[in-house]
Amino acid sequence: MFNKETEYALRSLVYIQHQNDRNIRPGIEEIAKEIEAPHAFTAKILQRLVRLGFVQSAKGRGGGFFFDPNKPVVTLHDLIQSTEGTRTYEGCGFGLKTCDDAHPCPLHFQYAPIRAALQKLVREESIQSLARNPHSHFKAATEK
Amino acid sequence: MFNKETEYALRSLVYIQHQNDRNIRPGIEEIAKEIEAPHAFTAKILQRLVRLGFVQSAKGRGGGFFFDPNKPVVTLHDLIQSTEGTRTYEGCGFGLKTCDDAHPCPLHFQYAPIRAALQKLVREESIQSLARNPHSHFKAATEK
DNA sequence: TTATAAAAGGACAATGGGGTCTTTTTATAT
DNA sequence: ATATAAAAAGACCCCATTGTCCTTTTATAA
Ligand code: FES
Ligand code: FES
Repeated sequence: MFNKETEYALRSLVYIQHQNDRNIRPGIEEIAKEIEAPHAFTAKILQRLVRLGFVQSAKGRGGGFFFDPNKPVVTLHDLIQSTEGTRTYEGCGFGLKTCDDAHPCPLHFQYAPIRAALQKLVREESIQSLARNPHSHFKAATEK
Repeated sequence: MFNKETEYALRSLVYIQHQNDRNIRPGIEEIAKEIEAPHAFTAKILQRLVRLGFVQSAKGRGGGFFFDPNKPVVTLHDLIQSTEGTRTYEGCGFGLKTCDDAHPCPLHFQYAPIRAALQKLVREESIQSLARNPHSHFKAATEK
């Protein structure tokens, strides 16, 4: 569904929150290994996310990544907006400039409800809700 | 939702079928202009689709693109498979190698039904069904 | 106060997506 | 047969994505 950067960002942040909930602040090497992502690239991505304020980091011995519990949760929409953009779940499936019930493309009436469900998903779910989802084991092997 | 190549391919083919239904075999210049796509790139894409047998072409004076009515319809899934691949609507939204109710990622139970709806859409709709959709005007302006 | 562990930063590189342009081939109208 | 109209083919280009690697900064532990 999403591009590599978004996937790595998603998995990284969920892993960080998951570990934070166990009082651990994981470092880059640990994160990259656990989420099965290239560590240098993951470092680049997290560096950006820290700059954006989505997550915090501590340098030096005993450092690592962590969330400030006083900050609002990071929704998937927030994250995706900052990486690949929301084109995937906003805008016309046919590529038209405007999407409008009054000027529908041939896909409109079938596609619009699905797109709306996607939008609801990314706006309602957050790094925190995913990290605390009791019905999941995210430490599965990751794709090629 | 889809990448440029898929969008241009989609719009081109729907336009060709639409014109064919009016006994017209449009050429590249006309197609590219109507669907608001770069004509040289559109030519490349259609060239590939002809090689793949999705659509036919006639060279020389009075030539153009057309569908063989005796061939089976081209589903969106067929088309997408031949361009960007089906990663967008198949596979795990979190990027895991396998998607499985028994080993769900944190997105699985919310994402799987939406993905299933997308799969149904691309498998049931075809260039022909879209071209003959009475509730649409695809000749709207197209995105940036 | 010095060694060490960790993140930050920056330069570089491979690949694919998204395109342009020119030449070649093929068919048709005259 | 020849001029013309059209698609096919191939060389090339730019830039975003997806990375790697090396140096620098910062914090802590001993
Ligand atoms: S106009 Fe295309 S999805 Fe609405
Ligand atoms: S395991 Fe991720 S969507 Fe099914």
